Amino acid sequence: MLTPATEDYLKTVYKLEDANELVATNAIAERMDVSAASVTNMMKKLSEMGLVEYARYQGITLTDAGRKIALEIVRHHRLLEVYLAEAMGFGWDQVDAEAERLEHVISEEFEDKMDEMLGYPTTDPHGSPIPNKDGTIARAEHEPLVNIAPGQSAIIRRVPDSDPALLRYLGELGLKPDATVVVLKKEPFDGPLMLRIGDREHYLGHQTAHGVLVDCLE
Amino acid sequence: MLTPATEDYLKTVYKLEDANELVATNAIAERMDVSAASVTNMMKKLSEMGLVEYARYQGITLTDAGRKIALEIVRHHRLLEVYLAEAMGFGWDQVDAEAERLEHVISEEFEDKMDEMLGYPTTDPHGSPIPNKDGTIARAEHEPLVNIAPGQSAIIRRVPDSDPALLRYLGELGLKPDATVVVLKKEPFDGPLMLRIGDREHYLGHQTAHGVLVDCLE
DNA sequence: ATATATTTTTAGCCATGACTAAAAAATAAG
DNA sequence: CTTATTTTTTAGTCATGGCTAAAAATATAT
Repeated sequence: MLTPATEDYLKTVYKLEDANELVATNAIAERMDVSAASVTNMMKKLSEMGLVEYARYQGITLTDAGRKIALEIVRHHRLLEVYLAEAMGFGWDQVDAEAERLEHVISEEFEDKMDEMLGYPTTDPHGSPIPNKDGTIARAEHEPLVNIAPGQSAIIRRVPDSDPALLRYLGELGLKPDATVVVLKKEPFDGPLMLRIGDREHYLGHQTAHGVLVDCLE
Repeated sequence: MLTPATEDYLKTVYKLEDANELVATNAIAERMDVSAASVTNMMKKLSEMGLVEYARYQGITLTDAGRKIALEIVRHHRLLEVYLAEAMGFGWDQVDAEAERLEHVISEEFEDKMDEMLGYPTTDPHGSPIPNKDGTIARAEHEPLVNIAPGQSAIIRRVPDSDPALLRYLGELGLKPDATVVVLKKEPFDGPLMLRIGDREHYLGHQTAHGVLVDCLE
């Protein structure tokens, strides 16, 4: 069995790879809020274990074995998020923090029970895809909301998942997966977007709109 | 926040105190399957933290602060057991192991949600009392089944909780909390007990019958 | 091309929580 | 009451996973 620390590093490497960022020591350190030295340390260990490809000063890549483990943890995390929200009534701003700790300790049986009870969900409450048991994951091609041209409509597919305050804000606006929004206006110089959500209009910051993924309608 | 290891030690001290055994270094070591030296080590630390009363070569006693923490963990554990059994369909032989890991990572909110969903249960699936949020616990006065005289009936109140194989066996016999049994015969020299449970008769080992707690009828 | 800045690694340290082996204290036996 | 046994503690070691500070490698500017 791997330690929670090990699992967390693998998960972070996976997320960076998934975001198409090159996986640098510093990037991992920042995301995990540890020192760069700690990262180097762990990468050596993971490399010896055959879970990452690592040569000093080059970037880091997951091996197939490493990716499989990372996806298992991500699966735990996202299934837990759905479970906490659907079966226990947690808010979508709370589920990430709770799942963060639980993901390392649940048994395979617990995982399967949740999956079954929830009807085999494919995304978590924020729209992130839930990896399959076999270590595969659906790669959805969504666009950042910020790319949608004024006048066009889009369906929200996925929102950033770990900032509770942001999630509460998005929730108030109705900016949740499956909601339809119309981009009314885009202020220049990376300014905010004016959106219609339902029958209300709101401004949404450029940065935030970049993190919200959508499918453009026609 | 305390580490899982610290919490586990406190829990073990609590359980030994609760069983009226004097809390010796070796007893803790045995229960936790660690070396006696590790126990001495931890007791020093807990003593400095004001969680146990400890003087070398004397026994160990929980302070009020230590007991409070221990009971909080026990509360987590037993609430989780009920939740896993009732809400998720785990067998009563599985819930102890799963709760053992989860008890250290759930939030107060998770605890409260379970409590509410379950209708504020007072005992776990094995009949052990669930401590209250304020750090108190109901002390029930049950008798070991082995003390019941032949011919008398009793209601099962509590069974040993951590041996899955034993629990499956007891389950097959129908020896669960609230079941009624009649003691038909007691073999001498700490021999087995002959019991009627429902319409079937079974022999139950002396040792096991000592761990099963009951209320004698009239 | 060389100087500067950034990134990464190395070296060395620390706390936690295990362990074994040996010493010390308490308990039991003769 | 002294000896033997058991229990507990001390001393010293190890792996994990953090850290800081300094060195080394890479990247960027002049």
